[in-house]
Amino acid sequence: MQFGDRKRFILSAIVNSYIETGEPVGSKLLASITGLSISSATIRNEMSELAEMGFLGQPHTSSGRIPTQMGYRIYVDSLMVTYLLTETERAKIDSLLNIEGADLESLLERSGEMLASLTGCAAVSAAPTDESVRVRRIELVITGKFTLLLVILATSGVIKSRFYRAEEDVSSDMITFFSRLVNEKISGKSLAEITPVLMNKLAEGLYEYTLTLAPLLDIIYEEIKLFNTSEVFLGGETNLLNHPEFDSVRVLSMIRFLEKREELARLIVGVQNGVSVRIGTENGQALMQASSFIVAPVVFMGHPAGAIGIIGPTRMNYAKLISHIEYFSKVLSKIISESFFYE
Amino acid sequence: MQFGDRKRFILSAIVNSYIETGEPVGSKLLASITGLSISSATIRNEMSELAEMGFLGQPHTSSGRIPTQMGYRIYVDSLMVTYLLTETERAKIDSLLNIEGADLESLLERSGEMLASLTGCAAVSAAPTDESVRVRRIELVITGKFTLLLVILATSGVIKSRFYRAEEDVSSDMITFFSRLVNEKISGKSLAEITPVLMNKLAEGLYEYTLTLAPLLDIIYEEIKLFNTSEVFLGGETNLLNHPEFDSVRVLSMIRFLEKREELARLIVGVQNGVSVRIGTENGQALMQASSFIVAPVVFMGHPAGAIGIIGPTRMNYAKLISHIEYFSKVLSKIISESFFYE
DNA sequence: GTTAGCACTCGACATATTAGAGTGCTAATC
DNA sequence: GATTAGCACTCTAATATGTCGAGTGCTAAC
Repeated sequence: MQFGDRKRFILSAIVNSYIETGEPVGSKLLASITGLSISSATIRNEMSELAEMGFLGQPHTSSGRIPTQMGYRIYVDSLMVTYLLTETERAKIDSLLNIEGADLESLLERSGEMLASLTGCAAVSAAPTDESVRVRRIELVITGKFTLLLVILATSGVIKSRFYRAEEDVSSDMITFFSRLVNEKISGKSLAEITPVLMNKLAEGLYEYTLTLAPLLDIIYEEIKLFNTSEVFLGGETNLLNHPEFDSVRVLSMIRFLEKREELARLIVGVQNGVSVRIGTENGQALMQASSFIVAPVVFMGHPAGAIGIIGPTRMNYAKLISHIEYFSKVLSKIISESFFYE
Repeated sequence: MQFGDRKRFILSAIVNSYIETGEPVGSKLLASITGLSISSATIRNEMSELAEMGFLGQPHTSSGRIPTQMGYRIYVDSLMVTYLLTETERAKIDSLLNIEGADLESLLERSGEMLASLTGCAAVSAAPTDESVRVRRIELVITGKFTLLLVILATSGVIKSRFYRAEEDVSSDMITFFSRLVNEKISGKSLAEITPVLMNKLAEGLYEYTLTLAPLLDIIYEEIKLFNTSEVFLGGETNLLNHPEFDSVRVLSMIRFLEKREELARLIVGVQNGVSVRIGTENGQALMQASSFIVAPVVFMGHPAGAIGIIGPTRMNYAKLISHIEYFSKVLSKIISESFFYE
């Protein structure tokens, strides 16, 4: 049995029709909508062969055909025609992403929300867990007699802030001294270089002020370690309720699954260049069986700066969504490169 | 027709049973579960009177009774017995709220999430929109040759941060000068006092550095104005899917409604001392007809510091949830008072 | 290789049928 | 006068039965 042009055409037409209507596609319907002048009987024969080859399935014996996971796979890989964004669509994305003054994580989080509302799917976004991330700078801001605001900036554009409450009142001299010391030893260092040993050495350098500010060192260490645990954001989960193939029980269990950050992170991990599409069980998750996942990396001057993607039903408009996400990630990469270019 | 003790007892028993099982309550069942030795016929008579008085309704002619909105109201106001939290429950809340180093808004947001997971309802929380809020301090942190991080602290504990990218490189002298000037004129001022006129005066004082840093004044002004628009957080919306009385269409439309921040803010507005309960249409929203809303204020040294509450089906365990929220808000108020006590 | 024709399958939908829970009313009882 | 037993009545939920139509698979003819 060979996979000739006609089979490709028919399979492609079936997937297109099913994506559009959600109804299983029958041979008669197909004969009428395709330009091909072949009878429904011939199409039936072809369909039955496509089914045998594993590209089509049937919800029940006497219903039309729907694509299997394999069917979608071959469709995405070699059958569908690339969708070109219209000028309006590009403009829409440009305007959605017009977010100023945010740090990397907020930017990714809000982009995720935008992407979700744009696509009607759930969206995920993640900040990078990159070994090459370094601490850019540590700042301390006096906010009260006893309270400080600690701000740690990473070269990736991620920024962490935390309040700290000291036991005694803190003077600006103390802060200047502490700040200089800490930045001398830590700024520019990669996460791997910032070890407990280093922090201990720092503590020794504190002699005079040790009592009051020493706990800050622990907090700084903790926060820096957090740069390494990738932040993953989930947004627009409830959009999934709009897709008829997901009932509320299924949506709820999917959401509960996706809310586990580690699971979500595992999904995103290993995203390579360009847009990647994972269909159904390709995600390695029984729960995601009826869902597909489209992700694209966000790059920042050649380095990965995160990823952004969507989760929707396997019956999604792949061509359109892939183009959207591709452009989305491109714009986002550009914005990040412009905003977080420091030197 | 009078509202004697027996009627009160029966109504209360019906509400309790319905809250527990979700099934309409019939006279026989009621006769068997209440300790009262009265027959189902008597109960039927009482129920029919309670129905006439507007406290009970029937899904259909020959089914058991369920409480009406009025029924719930009187139950909450005078029938139910106050629930006392167990030691374990208190400890659970204490540990959930053990969040350190967060600013007020993050704290409220995360508390909302905790409350949602604790109660299985959707949770809302809001930072205060209080006319008495003042700007505590404005800090500028150099994060790169061209980039600054702007941090504005309010007396309420709210903190806003934003990146700023200058046209030319910024020196630390410039920042010191700018920072001193801005803080001299703005710190300690209330939002009402920070007018465009004031900002213009500030801009004049900038003479030397105007070109590079002038746009920052606009940004500062914008951000300060944001202190006045109350931030409202919504969390655990998807918990609503777990309640059988909400189908996914209804949940979706409720979520869409709640996602409109203004609508959500309107719900919370006017929360007074103590826990308040709004049942069904008391919320003034047709969409919330089948939902109840329990809110409690969060106070910070006598001033309102926000509010926190839940949204769930009208058929909720009022006694238990009210106690939980009451304690939750108490603990939260304490934490906030401790963390944001400055002077 | 393609096509018309036809029997067959199966879900979707509509229409009975039944069982059971619960009410409302009446008349007897305390 | 309040309470109760008894009973006819109502309505839902569950189950069974019937019908329609879309779609298939197969065969025989082109």
